[in-house]
This record gives sequence, structure tokens and C-alpha cells, in this order.
Amino acid sequence: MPNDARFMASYHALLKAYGSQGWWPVAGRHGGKPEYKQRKRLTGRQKLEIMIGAILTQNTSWKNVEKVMVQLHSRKLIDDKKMLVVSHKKLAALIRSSGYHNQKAIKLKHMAQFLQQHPLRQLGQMDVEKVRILLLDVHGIGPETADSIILYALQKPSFVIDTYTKRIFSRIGMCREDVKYDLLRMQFMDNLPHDTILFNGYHSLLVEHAKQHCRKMPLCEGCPLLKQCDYGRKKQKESVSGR
DNA sequence: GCCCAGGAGCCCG
DNA sequence: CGGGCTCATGGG
Repeated sequence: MPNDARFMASYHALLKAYGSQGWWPVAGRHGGKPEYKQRKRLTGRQKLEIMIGAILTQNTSWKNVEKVMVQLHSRKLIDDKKMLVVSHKKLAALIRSSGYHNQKAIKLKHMAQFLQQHPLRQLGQMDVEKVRILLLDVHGIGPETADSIILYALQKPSFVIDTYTKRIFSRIGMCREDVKYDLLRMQFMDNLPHDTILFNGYHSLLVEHAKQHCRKMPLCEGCPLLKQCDYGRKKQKESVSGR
């Protein structure tokens, strides 16, 4: 299969425009306000925090999740065993502001249960695709959540596809709008070196780009991907030919 | 009030 | 397999 240089080219264009975007927001070890920090090693608690955040942020803005994370910290609930003990009612009430709280409370418990059978230490030693299969088997963990956990918590190279990634790459003409998750993921992984830092940085840049320019209603002015974007070029042409 | 936000499960043909 | 529905809160 030929190597498609456009994947790397888009990365460099985004990096140049937005700069290095850092990692998943992880609270400092004293709890408190989450901040973007580049860490070489993560503690087990930080990994668990990322896994919890990955579930809570499903179809939800991170802003809404932040408040919940502070709550969970102060109740000392960033702990898989405690999460299994606390009642569904109490847990759901605590995570209320992240939305879908009833479903997410169930999902968190399933994940905590999963960690009893497969502790982080064990997952850390496994091959990416193998962990992925295990994670996908957990109720509440779909493909994006699984890849987020693998990439950001386990720090292994699994490319995360989200609505932003699909939106950006379908607009620039590199995939269909309704592309299947696993297909787009494979395209990224077939055309990029499998490097955690790269996958992490790339995905973070896509998030930033989707917020700044490639919104649902796109702001094409000053877009760093304009030159490689079908949609942007088409729009430019229209404005030149009058209207 | 409306729209949207870093999805996933379930049900049904 | 794939489309359609449901789950819920908070910010712009």
C-alpha cells in the first residue's frame, strides 16, 4: 500500500499553525484544577482519571466534565474499588453535570469491574490491538473511548478518531463524511509512524483546529489547511467568481 | 428557546 | 450490517 504523504503534511501544517498541544488534561497530584501537562510517566491514579474522563466526555464538552472530575477528586473516587462500592444513585448524582449521568454511572462501574480482572499493569504489557479488543468488550467503551484510553492513559500508539477528525478529513476530501470508524483509523495508522507522541499531538491538534476553524459552520478565513482542502478551495473559487 | 458538545447501546428491518 | 432512537446537562 502506497504511503500517503498527506497525513503527515496535514500534521505539519497544523503544528505550524497551533504549536504543540500537549496531552490529555490531567489533574495535578494534589487534585484541584486540571491542567495540560506533559508528563513522561503517569501514576496509576492519573491513568484511571484519564479513563474516567474518557467515558464522561462522551458526546459532552470537556467543560462539563471538569466540574465532575473535581467532585470525584474531593470524594476520593478516582479509585476503581471505591467506585464499585459507591451506590449507583450516589455516583450518578455526583457526575450529574457531565450529562447522561445514569448511563455513565453504569459505564463507570463496568469499567471499574473490568479493571479488577485486568489491572493497569497487565494492560500496559499488552499489544495495542489486543488491549483494544478487551476494552471494546466492556459495556460503555466504544471505539473512540477505547482508543483514547490506549493512547492517553496507556500511552500506546492507537489513533483516536472523533467527530472532529471525521469532519476535518471529510472536508479536505480525504474520506467520506460517513466513513467507518475503523477504516479512517486504519488510514491514519497505515500512513503514519506508530508513535505515541505523534498520535497524541496530532489528535490534540485536530481538536484545536476543529474548535478554531473547522467548526460545524466552518471559518475558512485563515485556515492552515486551506491549501489542501477541497471544501476550502471550492469556497474560495466561488467567492472569486462573484456572489 | 435553539443548537451544540472530543459516543455508545439497543432495537428493528 | 445500518439507520434511527435514546440518553441529559450546561454554555454560547
